[in-house]
Amino acid sequence: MRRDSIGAKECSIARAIAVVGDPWALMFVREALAGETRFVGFQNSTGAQPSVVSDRLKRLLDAGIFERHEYSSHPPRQEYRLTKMGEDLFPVVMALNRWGDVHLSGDAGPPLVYRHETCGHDADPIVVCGHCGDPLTFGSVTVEPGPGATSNDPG
Amino acid sequence: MRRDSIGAKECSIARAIAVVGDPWALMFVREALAGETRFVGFQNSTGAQPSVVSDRLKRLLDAGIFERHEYSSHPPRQEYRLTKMGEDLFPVVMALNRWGDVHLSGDAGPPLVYRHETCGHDADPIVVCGHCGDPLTFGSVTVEPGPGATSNDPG
DNA sequence: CGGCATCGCTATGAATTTCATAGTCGACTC
DNA sequence: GAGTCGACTATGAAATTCATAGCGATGCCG
Repeated sequence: MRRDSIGAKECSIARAIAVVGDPWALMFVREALAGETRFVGFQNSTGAQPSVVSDRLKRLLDAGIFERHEYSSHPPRQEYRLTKMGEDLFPVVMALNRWGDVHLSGDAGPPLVYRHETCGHDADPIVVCGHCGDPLTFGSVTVEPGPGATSNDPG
Repeated sequence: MRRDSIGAKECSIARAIAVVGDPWALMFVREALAGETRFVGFQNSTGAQPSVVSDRLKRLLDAGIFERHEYSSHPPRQEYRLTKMGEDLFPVVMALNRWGDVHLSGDAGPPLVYRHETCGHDADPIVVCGHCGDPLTFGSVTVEPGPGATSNDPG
């Protein structure tokens, strides 16, 4: 199977991976969540080559994660804004950040902290069950076929 | 900048992306969280070629996400188990699943549902602030330098 | 014992993707 | 009118990934 067939699997995780399971795509979403909107901005903040920036932005536009607006026609200037779909990747990025803080930071502690403006504390992002509010842990969750299941492909 | 220098950035998200920001790596973690442990199992469930399976398992072992155990010496049989570090990717995978359910499932609904055994309901994974318990949303969180910050690289 | 299957890989060359460098085009700016 | 900036495109080289094939050890079946 080729990498680009991953999204054909009957699994939301595989489908999500097919769209954002790419280092540059994730970096671009991260930058956009941090406020970046311009071509050159993505180029500078991620360090990617312009050809890579061009390609990824196209893919992310196609996927519906970014929208392009021309905010000036003289001179022609574009900005790339996250759609609702793109903004909804925020929890994914926060979960990645949390994992990196815990496992990849070393003794010095995390390089950046995220402050939850609502309560004023550090945002310690944890994933909880939407029904009971308890943290979701490996082992407390089981898998079943859902309404969108159509085949016997359990993966 | 090359893709493999992403992890050098002073940012937990970038570091996490450098380790698991790869379609196959994420798929392998997903399968492992679902209980897969064997070489051929990863090959079948993900559809990846053996050379890719070999390479990814090596990288994930190096990264400390998997551990290898020989659970039988006659015949020689290996199993690949998630470490604590690997299990801690569970929230990331659940966040991806949630995003895929919401944005990539189409009208039929999600192909798989995850049940929270503790409360018996569907696990609607949401990311909340560890301090106040309110959902973390794009816009309610700001970034500051943390204890591990050493340079003026804000990325 | 011979033949076949399974597990856990490795080898190889072709196809694809990514990288680095360079260049283009329009507009603005000094 | 020379330089610069934003937003890209072009190109060939380098690196990665893919598909196919095969290997060595073991077990199973008759």
